[in-house]
Amino acid sequence: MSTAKKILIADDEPDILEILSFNLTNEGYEVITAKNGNEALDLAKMHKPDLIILDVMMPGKTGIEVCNILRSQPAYNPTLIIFLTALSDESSEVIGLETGADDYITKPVSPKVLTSKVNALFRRLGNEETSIIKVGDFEIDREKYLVSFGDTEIILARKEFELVALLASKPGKVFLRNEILNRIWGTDVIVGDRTIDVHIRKIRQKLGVDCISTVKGVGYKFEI
Amino acid sequence: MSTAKKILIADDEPDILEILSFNLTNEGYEVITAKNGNEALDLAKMHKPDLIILDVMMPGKTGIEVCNILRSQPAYNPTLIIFLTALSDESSEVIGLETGADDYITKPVSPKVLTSKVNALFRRLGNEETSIIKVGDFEIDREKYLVSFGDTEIILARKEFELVALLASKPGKVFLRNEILNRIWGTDVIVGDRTIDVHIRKIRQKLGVDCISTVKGVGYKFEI
DNA sequence: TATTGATATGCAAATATGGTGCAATTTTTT
DNA sequence: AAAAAATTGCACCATATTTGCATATCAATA
Repeated sequence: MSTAKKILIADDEPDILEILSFNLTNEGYEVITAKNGNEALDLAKMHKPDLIILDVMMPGKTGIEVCNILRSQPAYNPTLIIFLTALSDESSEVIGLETGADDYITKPVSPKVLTSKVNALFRRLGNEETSIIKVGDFEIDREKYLVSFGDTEIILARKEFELVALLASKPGKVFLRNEILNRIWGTDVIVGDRTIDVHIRKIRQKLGVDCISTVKGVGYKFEI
Repeated sequence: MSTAKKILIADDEPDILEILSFNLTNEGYEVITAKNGNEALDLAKMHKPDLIILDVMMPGKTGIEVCNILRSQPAYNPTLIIFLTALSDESSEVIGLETGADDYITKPVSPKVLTSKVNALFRRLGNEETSIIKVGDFEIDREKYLVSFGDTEIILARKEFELVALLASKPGKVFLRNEILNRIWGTDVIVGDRTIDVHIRKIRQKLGVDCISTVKGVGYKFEI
């Protein structure tokens, strides 16, 4: 194994922090804890954790706010985020599209569910690090910056490639325009609303096959 | 469906064993019973159950001891553990969770609580369905922005989708018109009162099946 | 049964949204 | 430095979505 994965946990209840921390440490992870949203942001910046577990309800900044801030900085693009949510919120928007989180866990937290989800996420990440995404006849190689469809290789510009790679990383998932902007352009750069469309158009042209579908009023998704 | 989940129950009171066993078998689980801690350990070794329900107070080895023993063996890492405890005492709960149990149930056992906790644990352990709402034959996938009924996929516009997702998030619950307005349109946008009706109509048209019922003078609810 | 308040429906208008071609700008390559 | 490629922006268009309105229907109740 390489060096242990770092996990940052943010929750205002010390008990929760302790239990989660205990269990994850036991699993061999390196755990850092934060008592509120702002502290979480600071510690994230300092430690660059691989995974951040955010309580949704926290004084100061909520987990959702923290997530939005992080997700708007491309530096945290590879960082995994899990929400901790009270059972009563389970059906709420938290789980919906807006978040950009990778998973959520409902309180009260079961150690088994926790570790299994954490492990599963890292497992998935591990697969991604092989850097080749395969969807149907498509093959997207992140390292070589190469997209191929069947035998033919397709040459994409950088932004185009990143866009395809993002969409294809979760085939079927709808990526909100906002999410796309944040994750590819970041918040410091301001680009017009049409920019995404134009890139999408170029990609569609180059790929030839229609595999990116528009969900009007929502975003785009990659599917075959 | 895949093969039924195996559940091992350990309790020294035959009545409890029978009640739990009856209810869980009814739910479609395969149930094994043990009369004490040592027997539980043996049977666990033999059957490799997916979930073990342990009474805390047992002659010989207590549930906590059994849990500790199991948790110290990596082979039982993926096994879920639930405690049965007579005391609704805080400290024992904490002990339970820190021991590595995934939930606890207080006696006297309500079959409903039991089955719902068991189901919830198995459900939450699965990773795929985090954002999928299932009601009868309906499946609503927030992430993929997709509603399907049986095999047929139904394409909904944004507001339509959000409306269905909201209603279906708590089947049977009546959502007040006000509540719907707030949660889907927000408080800043003002739309006429008929707007909701019209959307509901569209949804009914598209879904084909009548699963949204009107509660006159109150609101709407989703049910099958 | 008539009344009334509330919801459904068909039609149409208003609006938002994404696609498209073209051009300007920036970045990279030669 | 020049050329090429990539990125971004703009204006216009087509269309899907959302909303409103007038009228029909319905359910409850007096």
